[in-house]
Amino acid sequence: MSEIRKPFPFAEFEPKWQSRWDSENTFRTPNPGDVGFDATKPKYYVLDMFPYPSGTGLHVGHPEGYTATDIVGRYKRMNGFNVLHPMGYDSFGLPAEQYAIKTGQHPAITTAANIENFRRQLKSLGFGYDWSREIATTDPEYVRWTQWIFLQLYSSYFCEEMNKAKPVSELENKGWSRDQIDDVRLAYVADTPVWWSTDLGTVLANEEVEEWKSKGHVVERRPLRQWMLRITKYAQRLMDELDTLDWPEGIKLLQKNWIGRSEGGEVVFAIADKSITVFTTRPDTLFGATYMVLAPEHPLVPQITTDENVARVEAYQKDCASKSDLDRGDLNKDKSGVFTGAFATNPVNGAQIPVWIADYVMMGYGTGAIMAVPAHDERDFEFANRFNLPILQVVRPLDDSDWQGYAASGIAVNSGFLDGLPTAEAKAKIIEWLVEKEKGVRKIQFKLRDWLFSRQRYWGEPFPIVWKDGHHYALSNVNLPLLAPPLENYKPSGTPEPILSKAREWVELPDGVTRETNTMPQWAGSCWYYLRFCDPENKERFISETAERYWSSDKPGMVDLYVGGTEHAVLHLLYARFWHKVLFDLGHVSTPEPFQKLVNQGLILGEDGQKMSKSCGNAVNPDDVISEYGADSLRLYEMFMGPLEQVKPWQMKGVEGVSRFLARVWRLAITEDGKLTEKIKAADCTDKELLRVIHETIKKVGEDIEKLSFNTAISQMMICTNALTQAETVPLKEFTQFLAVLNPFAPHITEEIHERICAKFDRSPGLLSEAVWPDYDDQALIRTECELVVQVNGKLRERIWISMDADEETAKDRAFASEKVKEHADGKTLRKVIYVPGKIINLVVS
RNA sequence: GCCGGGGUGGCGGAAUUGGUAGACGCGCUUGACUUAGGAUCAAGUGAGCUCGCUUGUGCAGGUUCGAGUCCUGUCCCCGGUACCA
Repeated sequence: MSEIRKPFPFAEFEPKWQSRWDSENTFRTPNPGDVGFDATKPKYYVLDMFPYPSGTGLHVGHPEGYTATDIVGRYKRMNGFNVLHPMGYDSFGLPAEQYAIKTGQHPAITTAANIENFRRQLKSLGFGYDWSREIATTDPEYVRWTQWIFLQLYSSYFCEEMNKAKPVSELENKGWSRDQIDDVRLAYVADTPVWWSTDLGTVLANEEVEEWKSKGHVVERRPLRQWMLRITKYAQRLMDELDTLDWPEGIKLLQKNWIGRSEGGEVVFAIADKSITVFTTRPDTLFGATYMVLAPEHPLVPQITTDENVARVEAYQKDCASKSDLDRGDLNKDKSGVFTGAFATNPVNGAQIPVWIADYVMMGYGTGAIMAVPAHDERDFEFANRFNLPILQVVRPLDDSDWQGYAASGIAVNSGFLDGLPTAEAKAKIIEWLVEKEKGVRKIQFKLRDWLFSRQRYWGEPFPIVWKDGHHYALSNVNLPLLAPPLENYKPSGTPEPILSKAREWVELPDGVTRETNTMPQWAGSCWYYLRFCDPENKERFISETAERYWSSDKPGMVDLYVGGTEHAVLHLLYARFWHKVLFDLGHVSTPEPFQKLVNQGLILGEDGQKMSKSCGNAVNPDDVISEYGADSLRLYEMFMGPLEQVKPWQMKGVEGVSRFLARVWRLAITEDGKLTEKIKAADCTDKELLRVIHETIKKVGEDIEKLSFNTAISQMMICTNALTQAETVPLKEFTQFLAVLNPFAPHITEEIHERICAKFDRSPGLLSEAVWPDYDDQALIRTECELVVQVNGKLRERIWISMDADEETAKDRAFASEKVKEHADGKTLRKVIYVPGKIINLVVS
């Protein structure tokens, strides 16, 4: 391969600066009590979503967010902040284990190798991380505290009165029994229908199901005994406290929808000697309930089904179970169902209404049963029409809409004592009535389910739990971390029996005590890593109180800026908030939220506008870009592509563009044979226009970084470079300021030029990365003259140079002096003059 | 269907208390330097034509001296989500 001449020798100086930052600990961040800690500095915590160290290494999406936070971190440092900007690895989890199975190597080995590769790649990008804080979720010392936090959940319950978690020891003191306490722990064991995947060999959380299905794995419903986390107790707080966060509205909404709060009521219907409760958001339509539907798997179904209907009901149930989620595709929306033969009594009017089962009612939501009001619910309406069930109007629309299937608010009709009431009032009144008659209650229903927390896999944190005589017990802290035993074969066995159960010696302890063999999901580690970064070496606590307080905000969220992809909207970001709130309730952290400001970087597409993937052949490897154009070019390009949050396609030509820009900056200072150009002069700058551009650049770049508007900041620096290129001389002082402004974006080249300049001009060669962000001079920004646009009747006719402080009269006279203006205005009457000094004068004539 | 985001040159994108549309970069054109140019420097580059004007920010209206920006209606694209009672 022929040697390509590089426009500037990045291959030489980039590694040089990287190792210098390393050896000098340039980006080490002191904690309170550390050498070099300065209590007068404000803190700033800027965090990336740490990567899962895959076998394929970084893709270009990683450097996008990482460069953005690096720029902000470096900028804040230069502005006098004590910046915490750490990096680590989310190294447990199913993909790591699958990769290990594929390569035939133990996941510990592949994970270590992958981490090493990620670290090399991250360092080659010149990120200013405090590498002394690097953590991996698989580190035994990290596992210790992940397990410790789990035990915090295990030994807590949710106190409804105080709306917060409290230690279960309080209940013990009150004399609660062992079983009673086990029923309220935030971490508990339950038999529930769960999502099980045979080929993955584990169960999955609701939130994860779609992702794995889309990768082609088969996931099915199955009742299993599992560890759950009682996140539902936090539903309301998780919802309400979103409002205190500076997050994209879209993400907040996604979480709100996932939590899915519905206000309504529960109504009890009698069926013969049994009763069944339904949840409804429209208790005001109770008079219109003409039938009832149970989920096919509802436990009451066998008890109420009449003999002559048993065969059909059972057939339907079977049908539903078999097609439960494979065939129940998106298109299959046709209503189906069968009559059970049973009748329920409508508590409000005693009406006998038929009880059906149908798969449009889900066992997993509400009570698994509904009262059907076909007149005012689209689904019930469709079902009633399909099976010729009565449709009774009980709401009069406010407009002239058809009442049939009208689901919005209106006025109650055909509803006895509710008649004439608007929906809101009718709801309140009927609930009052139901409560009085003990036939129902007001109820707030959430869509959010408790978090299925156990996995049957090998590559995860074991539960710090042992069993004896059917009871679970927490390991004491001295026994942490509890690490998984070495296993020869950790391939999925096809049964829900956890892999760890194969390690008999590890599982079976003396006196009939056995270990819990489930492991935690990958989310466990990522739920609290931002806390560990604050105090990663601590042996005594998961984070010291001093460090925790120091790195917390006076705002609700601890981390000042959190940047990452949108794919974690309802997974990691919800789970981490939940754990944080538990730790907050228990007094372990001092803020109610983990992440104050959240920004989602947009996906980078391939050059063809498609999602990057190996199979499409449109993937870009950062290593290749770095070896061809250098890390600074890659960083700069990713920031120049467009707004951080936007989806945008990769263009190799664009990398060349920013590389050319950096080459221009290089040539301002360095000649072809590596010497300093003669153009740089130490004398004061006399070129006012050049000064103005430079100070405008200092101002705009600073403002743009604060706004995370990196593309426009780079654009301004390009303008500045063009001005410097065209200038007679390059003023040393201002050029150094310019290098400081460019430094957070392109740290290597700016350090290199800076060092060479310092050598030539006998200046102290401190690191540019440790420079102070330059101040701009307001005076230098002032323009005395400007170009004024002259419009006649709103159309641009002329531009004139005029003093900034010219008054309207002067501007008007100057405008009318123009031939072009005369041409359009002569012979007409001037009706109005609109003058915006410095911008525009519009002459309205007719 | 619902929710969210977005439609601006050949391309990525600038510009919103309403005030020069297309900054900056890519690509393209021309010129200079050169043995050479996939380097560099300089100039140009929305479209149309009668070369000074007309037109131009998805589409159709409206408000205004003036609209990419505000209002009404409408179409399209992307992302999320889907029988949640």
